[in-house]
Amino acid sequence: MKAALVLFAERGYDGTTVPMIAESAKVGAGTIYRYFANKESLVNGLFQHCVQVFSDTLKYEAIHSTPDIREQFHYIFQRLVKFADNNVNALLFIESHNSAYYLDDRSKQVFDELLGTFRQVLENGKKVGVIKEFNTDALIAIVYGSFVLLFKLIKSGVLTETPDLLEGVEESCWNAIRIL
Amino acid sequence: MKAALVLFAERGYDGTTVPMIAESAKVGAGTIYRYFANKESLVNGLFQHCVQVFSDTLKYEAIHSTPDIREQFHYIFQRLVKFADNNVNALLFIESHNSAYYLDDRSKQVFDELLGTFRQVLENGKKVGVIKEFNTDALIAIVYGSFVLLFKLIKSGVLTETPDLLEGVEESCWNAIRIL
Amino acid sequence: MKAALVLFAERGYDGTTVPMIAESAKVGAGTIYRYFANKESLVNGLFQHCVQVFSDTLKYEAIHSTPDIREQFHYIFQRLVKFADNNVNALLFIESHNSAYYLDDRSKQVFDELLGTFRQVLENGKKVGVIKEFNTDALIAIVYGSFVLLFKLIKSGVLTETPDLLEGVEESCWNAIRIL
Amino acid sequence: MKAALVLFAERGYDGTTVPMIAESAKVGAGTIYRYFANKESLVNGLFQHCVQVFSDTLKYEAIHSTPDIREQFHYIFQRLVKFADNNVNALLFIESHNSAYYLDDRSKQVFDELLGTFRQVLENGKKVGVIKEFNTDALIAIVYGSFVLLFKLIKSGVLTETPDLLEGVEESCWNAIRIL
DNA sequence: CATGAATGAGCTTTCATTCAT
DNA sequence: CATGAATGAAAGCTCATTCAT
Repeated sequence: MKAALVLFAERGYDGTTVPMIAESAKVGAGTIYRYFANKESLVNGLFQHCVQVFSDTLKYEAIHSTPDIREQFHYIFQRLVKFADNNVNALLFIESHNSAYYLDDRSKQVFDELLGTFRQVLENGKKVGVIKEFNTDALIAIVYGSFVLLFKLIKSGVLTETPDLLEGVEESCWNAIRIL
Repeated sequence: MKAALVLFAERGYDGTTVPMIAESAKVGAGTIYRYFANKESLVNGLFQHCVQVFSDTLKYEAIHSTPDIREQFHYIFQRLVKFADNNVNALLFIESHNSAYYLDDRSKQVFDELLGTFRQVLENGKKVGVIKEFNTDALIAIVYGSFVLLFKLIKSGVLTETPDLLEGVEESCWNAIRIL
Repeated sequence: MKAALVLFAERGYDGTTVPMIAESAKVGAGTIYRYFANKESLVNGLFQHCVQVFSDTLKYEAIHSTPDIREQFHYIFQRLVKFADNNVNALLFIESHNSAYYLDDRSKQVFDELLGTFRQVLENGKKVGVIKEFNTDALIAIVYGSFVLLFKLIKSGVLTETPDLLEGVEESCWNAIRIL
Repeated sequence: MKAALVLFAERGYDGTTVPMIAESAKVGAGTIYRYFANKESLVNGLFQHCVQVFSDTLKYEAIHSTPDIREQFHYIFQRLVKFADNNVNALLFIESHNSAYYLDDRSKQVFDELLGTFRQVLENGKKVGVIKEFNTDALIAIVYGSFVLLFKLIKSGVLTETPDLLEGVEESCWNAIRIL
């Protein structure tokens, strides 16, 4: 799955062949079929796993350790960064595959749940009157879209990940969605 | 090329077959090869064309009709929206294919020039002291990342494009990059 | 037909495309189909034409102007050389295509007639007691096989055609088939 | 390779399709590509193999067991016959493909080495004063050309291979190149 | 009468998948 | 349980042939 993730993230599902994955994983091509019914099962399994890890990373109790929404946002952003740091490929794989024709219902559902988590955080912020009253999905687009492209650029070497960079982006995202 | 664009945007390069394109374009599969040496030539030609149209759309003289940077940002955002409205598929195609393994040097160069245009606008804003001093590519990530995901969600039906929505996102993006 | 001959001789029937012939002949591909029903008609027509020219070249009355069989052989060899000189490609085309799967009955018949001419000359020689009593087709293999390979080597540049060379080969061929 | 040899010998390279070879070899078409990168690799590999077998067949120590050049010629001719008997298709395949556009450098080189062996034998005969002083390649054309056409006719059924036939052709070839 | 754009059958080649080892 | 050789369906691509111009 690790090998598949890297390849899917870099070359896409259809651009990755099973023998490629096998070679990269240093197993025989047939071995893959002992764990997954077919290539589609593999992407779906992998997708669901990645989304799960993403969800788990976000579910950080400490978020609620403070009543300050800005600080909560900081915690969440920190978790996003943590996930991206440890799983850039997973992040990009999820982003580039989340509406693919080969995803099954379970994958779509799991992804929707992840979106739900995002939405919840923002809606809560709105309720408390710190985040501006605006279409939640649009707010997600702003924060998550920025975040994904940021790490795409970091991965490709255009940008270098530094505390200053991350802090700056976090501040920008916050300014984008907060009430001014 | 229109047929190829839609399919590439929706299924990716490797997920799109030449017969699919041919059928969608209502021509014989062989006909495609009278205009493109091979499938790779087709994506590259298409990519370059889309980037060109994008560049052209951005080159809007009116931008400089006002000294007000906020208003300039508005014009630019408006142009982005115009391009997205007329060419959603082109926008998403560019975003999902811009670092693909099958792009040739010309494609990469053309895309870099587009990035250059983006950078220029932001750097200018910084010079005038309205946009915050921050890594230009990071600022691009924020605005362009937001913008792309916004239209991805609009295209998928999650969001509905309305003047209010666009205005809100524009305001958010502006708040993200301006000096507060 | 000239263009087709060169290409067929050099690349074979299946290795030559109709557009290749058209380009080499500086006509449109469609034009060829105004003169030949299809590619197969073209090879067959060409083959028959070449064999005809070959036959005509051999039918040299002067052959019978002398009762001396060695001299007659000289005349025939001279005619072979004449044909090869003026139509190397035709010679090689005939040799490499004479038992091809796409030749029609007429082509086979015409080629058999050419063989008949060869046989007649040799049988006559045997009757007069100058050429050795041996399977006629074997004698043809010896003289014609030598001759064809000779010109193949000349065409490819391995050998250079000179009066001495031709005289020597003629003498050798004569020694091969005459009664010693 | 056996299946390919027969088909290439009978229909030529371009007239033979990979599925034809696969069917004849009773394997799947894809299987061929596990052993050869492509069709061109296949012809080249086959060509080199055939030439190798031919070379090996000629390298018969017994040749030097007698100082008599006529007897040596007999041995060589015998080896040619042996090769032709066991590999008619290889003989004809080599002859009809030896200057084809799809042969790579290695193939050309290997074939040149075979020619070198032929040349050596004849040059040696000249040195000893038994074979006539004449362009070596022309002598090859005579003997080898005769030989190839002989077996082409045998294969096609025009001639029947008998000891008498072979003996007669050998004698004729000898007479063609010896000093009279 | 000449043309060459268009076509689709069929070629070369790839690759997800199977299965004997 | 792991493997990778074998497979054939389907991909990318070519080219003989047609036909509107």
